[in-house]
Amino acid sequence: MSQSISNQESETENPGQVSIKDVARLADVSIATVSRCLNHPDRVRENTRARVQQAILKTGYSPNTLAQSFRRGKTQVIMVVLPSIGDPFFTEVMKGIRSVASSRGYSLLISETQFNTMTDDEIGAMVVSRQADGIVLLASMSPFGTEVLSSKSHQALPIVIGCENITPDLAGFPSVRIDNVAAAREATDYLIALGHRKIAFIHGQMSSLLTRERERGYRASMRAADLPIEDRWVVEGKLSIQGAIQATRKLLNHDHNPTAIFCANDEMAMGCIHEIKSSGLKIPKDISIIGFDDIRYAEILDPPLTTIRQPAEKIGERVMHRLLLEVEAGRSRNGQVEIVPHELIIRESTGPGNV
Amino acid sequence: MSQSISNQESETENPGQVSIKDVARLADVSIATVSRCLNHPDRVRENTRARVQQAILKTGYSPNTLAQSFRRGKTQVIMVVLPSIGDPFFTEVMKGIRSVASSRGYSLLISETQFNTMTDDEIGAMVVSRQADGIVLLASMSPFGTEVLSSKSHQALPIVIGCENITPDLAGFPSVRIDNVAAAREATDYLIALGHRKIAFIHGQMSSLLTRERERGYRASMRAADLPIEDRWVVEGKLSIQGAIQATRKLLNHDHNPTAIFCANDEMAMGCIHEIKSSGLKIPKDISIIGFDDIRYAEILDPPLTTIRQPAEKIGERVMHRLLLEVEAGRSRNGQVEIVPHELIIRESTGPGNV
DNA sequence: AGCATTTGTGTAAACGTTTACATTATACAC
DNA sequence: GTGTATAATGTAAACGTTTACACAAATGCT
Repeated sequence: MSQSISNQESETENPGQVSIKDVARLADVSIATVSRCLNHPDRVRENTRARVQQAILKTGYSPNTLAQSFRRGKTQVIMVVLPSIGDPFFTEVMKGIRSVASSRGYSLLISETQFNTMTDDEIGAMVVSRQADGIVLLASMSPFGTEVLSSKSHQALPIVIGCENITPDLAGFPSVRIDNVAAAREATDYLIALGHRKIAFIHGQMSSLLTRERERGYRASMRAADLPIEDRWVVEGKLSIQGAIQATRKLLNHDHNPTAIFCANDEMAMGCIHEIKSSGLKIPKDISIIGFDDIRYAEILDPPLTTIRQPAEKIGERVMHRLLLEVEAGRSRNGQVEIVPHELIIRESTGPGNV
Repeated sequence: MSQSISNQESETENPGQVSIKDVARLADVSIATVSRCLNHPDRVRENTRARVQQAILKTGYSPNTLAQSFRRGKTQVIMVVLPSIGDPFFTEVMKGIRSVASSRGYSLLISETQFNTMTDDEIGAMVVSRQADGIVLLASMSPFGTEVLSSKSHQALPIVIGCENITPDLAGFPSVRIDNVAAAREATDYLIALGHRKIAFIHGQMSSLLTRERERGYRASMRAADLPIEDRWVVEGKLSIQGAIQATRKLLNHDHNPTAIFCANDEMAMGCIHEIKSSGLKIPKDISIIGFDDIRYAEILDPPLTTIRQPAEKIGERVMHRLLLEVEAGRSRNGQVEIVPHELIIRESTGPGNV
C-alpha cells in the first residue's frame, strides 16, 4: 500500500494529458488491450475489461481525438459550404443536416461563401488537407473552386450537393434538390391563372445557377402563355432585403408597372413587400407577390406570403444521408440527382390580376 | 538523366497521400529541412528553399493537417455553442466571430443547444478531447454543462462567454455582452415615458439567465414608476414565432389589457405583432410593441419595430478577439466582463399611451 | 495425454509531423 | 593557413493512437 515515493501518478496531479499509457500501467495491461477495450470490447475478457474500466475512471482518461483522427485518417467532421447561415432557408436545411450528422457522431464545420467566391481557397485547403471527411455543398462555386473539388490529384473527398443545381463541371456528384425550373414555372403559372399578364421577376446574384434555373422556369411559363417579358421586368439585386428593396424601387418607378412580382426567394419577397407597401400600393389588390422557399416568416408577413415550399429540412437530411453513405461505406460516387417534391403554398399576397 | 527504372515517384501515380518524405527525397534533403522550409523559412538557405519549393510543387504536396494538429496539439478550430443559428441575432454575432476567426486562420465548429441542454454531452466531449482550441459560449448551460466546463480535472480549454449573463458557476470566465438589465429598463422607461401604465412582458425559456435579466430590468422600471405588474402580464412562451403568438393570445384574451408589450427579443416581437394585427388591433394606436436585438427584419416590419439594438457583430468580434488572446498568447483567464453599449432605436411600433 | 482450435494479450511498427540536439559547412578573423 | 563563431542541415525521438503479428493460455477434441 505504501507505494513508491516521488513519482506517483495518483490523481489529478500532473497537468500533461493522461494517455492510454497511464491507464495501461494502472490496470497492469498493455496499451493495446486498453485500446481494444475501447474499440472492440468483445475481444477482451470480461475480467480485464473491468480492470481497465476502473483504471480509466480512476485516471480520468479520455482518448485524444487528435491522435485518433491522425491515426485513423478520419476526423468525424463534415464541412458544410453555404452562401449564408443567416438565410432562414439554409437554417432549415442545416437543421436536417445537423440532426443526421449528430445522430451519427459527426460534427459540422461551417463555411460561408457570403455570396462571393472568397472561400474557394478555404475549401481547397480543406479538400487537400482533409480536415473533414466529406463536404456538403449548398452553394454554387467559382470555376476554380469546382476545379479543386473535382481534381483527381488529391484523393477526392466525398461531396454531396444540396439545393443548388449542379454546374457542368460538377456533373457526376450526387445531389439533392427540388426541380427549380418546374417550381418556378408553377409559381408563374399560378400568377397567370389569376389573370396577371405583366409579371416581373426579382432575383439575386446571377452567379448562382439556382436562380438562373428559376428564371428559366419563369420565362418558360410566360412563353407558354404567350405573354411578353419586358427587359426591365427582370431585375437583379443583391440577395438581401436591401437588395430587394432597391430592385423593387426600380421596378415601380415607371408607368406600365407589372401587376405581379415573382421573387426568387422569400427573403427578397420580404423587402419587396415592404417597399411596395411604403410606396402606397396595396397587396394583393394593386400588385401580387409570390416568393420561394417558404421560410418560417412567410406566414406571418403582412399579408401572408404565397410561395413555393421547399422541404428544406428533408433536403438536409437526405444530403447528409447520402454523404455519410460515401464517407462510411466508401460507396463509390453515384452521381444520381435526387429530386424532392416542392409545393405551392397559397396565402394572401396573391390575388386576381385586374384584367 | 535516364534515371532509375521501376520505382519512380514521378507524377500523380500513387493514390496514397504524398508526404513530407516524398518531397524530401525529391529535393534530396532531410525531412527536417522540408518542415523548416514550411515553418521557419528564414532558417534555411535560399538555394535549398528553392529546391524544396520545386519539389513541393512537383509532388503536389500539402501538409497533413491531421498530423500537424496531432503533433502541435492545436487544431486551429474554435467551437461555438449557441442556442440556434436560426436566430438572426446570433447570425449577426456569428458574422463578427467568423470574420475574426478566419482572418486568424481558425475554422468554426458550431454546436446548437436548441434551447435545451442536450448538447451538454457534446460539449463535455469536446472539452475533454480537445477537438477545438477554445470555446465561444453564447448559450446558457445546464449545471452539468458548466461543471464539466470549469472542471479542473482536464486542463481547461479557454472559454469566452458572449451575450449571455454568466451564471454564478461560470463566474471567472471572461465575457462580452450588453447590460441587459439596464437595456430592458431603458425600453420599459421609454414606454412609461410615452404614457403607458399597463405594460406586459413576453419572454422565452426561463432557463436563460439573459431573459431573466431583462425581466429584472422591466420590473425595476415599473417599480421605479410605481406601476403595478399584474401576474398575467408576464408571460412565457417558447422562444419562437409560434411561441410568441400563443403568448400574445393569452395576453389579449382578457379585459383590462395592457397597452404596451415588451418582447424579450425581436423574433418574438414578430409573432406578437402578427397576432395583434390579426386580432384586429392597431399598432401603435391600440397597443405599442417594443422588441430587443434589432435584427435585420426589425426595420421592415409593419410597423417598423422600436427595439433595443445590440451591437451584435461587434460582440462577436470582441468575443473572438479575447478568446484568441487566451488561446494563442496563453494569457491566463482574466474574468473581466466587457460591457458594450446598447441603443434604443425608436421606430413606429410604439406610440403614446392613451391615458 | 496429446493435439488443434479458439481466445486473450503483448510487442512493436506505423501514421506524418515537429524539434532538440548533433553534425557539418560556411564565413570571418588573424 | 589555423581557429573560432555562425549558419545550414541531418538524425532521431517524440506525440497518442491503432493494428498486424506473434505468442500464451484456455478450451475442445480425440
